[in-house]
Amino acid sequence: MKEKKDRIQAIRDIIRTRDIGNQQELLDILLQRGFRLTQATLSRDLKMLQIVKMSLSDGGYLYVMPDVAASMQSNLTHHFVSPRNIKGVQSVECSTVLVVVRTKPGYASALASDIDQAMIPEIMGTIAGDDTILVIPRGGYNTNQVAEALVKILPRQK
Amino acid sequence: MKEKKDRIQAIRDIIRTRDIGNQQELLDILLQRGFRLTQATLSRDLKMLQIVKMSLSDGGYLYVMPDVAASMQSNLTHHFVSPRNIKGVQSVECSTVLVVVRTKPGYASALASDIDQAMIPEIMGTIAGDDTILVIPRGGYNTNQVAEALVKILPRQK
DNA sequence: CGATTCTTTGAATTTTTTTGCAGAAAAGTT
DNA sequence: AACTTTTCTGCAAAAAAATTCAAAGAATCG
Repeated sequence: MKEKKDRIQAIRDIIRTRDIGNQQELLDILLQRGFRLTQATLSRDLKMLQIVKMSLSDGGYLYVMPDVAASMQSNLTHHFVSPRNIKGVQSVECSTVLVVVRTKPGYASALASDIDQAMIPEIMGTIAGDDTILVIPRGGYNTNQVAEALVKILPRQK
Repeated sequence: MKEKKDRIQAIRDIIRTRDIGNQQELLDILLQRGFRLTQATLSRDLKMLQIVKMSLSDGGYLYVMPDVAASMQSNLTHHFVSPRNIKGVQSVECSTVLVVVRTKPGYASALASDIDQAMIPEIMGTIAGDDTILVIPRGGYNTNQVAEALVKILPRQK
């Protein structure tokens, strides 16, 4: 069923590139682009895509992907966490869902091991390369909480 | 007005700790706890709190904070990017939050190194195994943008 | 205090979204 | 092909959520 796949893709595109405040608006655009569907189907599509309706500060509403919603959420969230003077650590950076720790070459796996040993509740696990550690937050914690916890336990430079 | 502040806090708590599928459910709990309000007010409160209604895989809906929505976003949606004829690369695939590059055995770490060297703004970092590279998008960029940037800089097969 | 302004709220809608159901279309089987 | 099963969709109704409007409650200011 090609029609549906195309439609789903189109919905993604439209949601990403335009401000959609309710399903009717989106429906109109889709109809205009030649898709044939009703609002009922659209509701089901949006549900399947896990698109959410978020309130805007200006009073309106906006349909967005969850990760966009999170990034729009009152942006108090800093992206870089000061690594202070932690041995081997170059930087700690948070994306929406993951924390990336950059280390000096060769340090990553040792540090990752330290992190794992610490059994931090916020951290589900780590994956280490040569100079990069990927830290996966445990469900319920956001990347900033993880970064805070991380910075606390990492060995300091003396 | 203290009443409102308390209520807002209570809503936060309830949303965090229980599964709320619609406003009536939440309203009932609030009434039970002694708050006096109607659905109209609740709608306004939820709007102000930027709480979103998200679809669950089991068919139901759930009111959650945006960051929780993002962390719940299922990664079933894999968009495949044609790797053209890039040396050693078997495939480049995007999930919602990560890009996975599959390579011929042994190529991964060299390629990951190339990627890191390129200092692509869209890319926060990479982690390489033997035949797989995990690419983490920097905040603000989506996986498709990363994949596009990647394909551009990767060495082509001659 | 009294007048004025701003905020909050409920009742009653209106608007928007979801869903039960049945039929149509596609995919899978024999 | 003929039959079965699964997926998809529209229609209409139900359910859920947002908003209009009027009024009650605070806050501000002279």
